[in-house]
Amino acid sequence: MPRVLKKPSSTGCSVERALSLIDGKWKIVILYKLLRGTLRFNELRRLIPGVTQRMLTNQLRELEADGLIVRVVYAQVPPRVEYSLSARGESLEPVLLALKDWGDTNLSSIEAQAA
Amino acid sequence: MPRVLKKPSSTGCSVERALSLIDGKWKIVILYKLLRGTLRFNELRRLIPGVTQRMLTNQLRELEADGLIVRVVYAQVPPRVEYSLSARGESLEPVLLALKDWGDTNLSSIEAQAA
DNA sequence: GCACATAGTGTCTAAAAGGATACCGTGAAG
DNA sequence: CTTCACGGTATCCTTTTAGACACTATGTGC
Repeated sequence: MPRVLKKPSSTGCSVERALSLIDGKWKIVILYKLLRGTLRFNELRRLIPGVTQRMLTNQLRELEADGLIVRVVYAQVPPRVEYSLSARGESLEPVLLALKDWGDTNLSSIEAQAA
Repeated sequence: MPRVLKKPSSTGCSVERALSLIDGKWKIVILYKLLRGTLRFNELRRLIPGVTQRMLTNQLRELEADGLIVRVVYAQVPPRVEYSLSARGESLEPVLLALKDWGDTNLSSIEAQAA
């Protein structure tokens, strides 16, 4: 997406502002994958084909800054970093599931039409 | 958002592909406003402060191309163009409402935290 | 001594998104 | 005669996004 200026806050309706938090090519997918539980950095990378290391890092940092996910670093070698949904992230579950349901039932016909 | 190349189709999961259809700074807001019924171009413009004429036109065209909204032109002067949700657009209602609910209950605390 | 795995960071660049501004035709109103 | 409303277009320019690629540290295994 476009991307909304960081925290314009007072502008727009709640839908618009909610969007700014999950805006980014990979954020929703990341949140969706984390619905099923904690994942490590490279596990996420493997689950989301196409994402680059840099983008994954960026998106995870933004999600963390917005309080939607939790990042836990274990002081080990090799490093171990685990990502999981925060309570707030989990509260997005209805949105994520609604989106997936919609995709599952509508995408095939839409893509067929576009072809 | 970034914006996904037009119809890469076979890539990514259903969530990811569903996202590409509602990607764009204003699309979800437009769909949300149309949930309540048909609106004319300038009505939408007034309901969505901050959108420019060009962007509104672009987003409406893309939504139409993806079969989510219907555009009806009346041959009158001054012109009258009405936009409404297609059946497919209406099927997004659960997603839109889930997003709004989430925003209403979570945005204030998130924005307070960010401040 | 070499490569490997983890979880990154840095830089550079291309492409896309989106904003600003000006302009268009028509008919009715003043 | 001028202006207004409507629903756009056209052009230009800036910002944002995100992809490629190289590089890092550390400890372990071969």
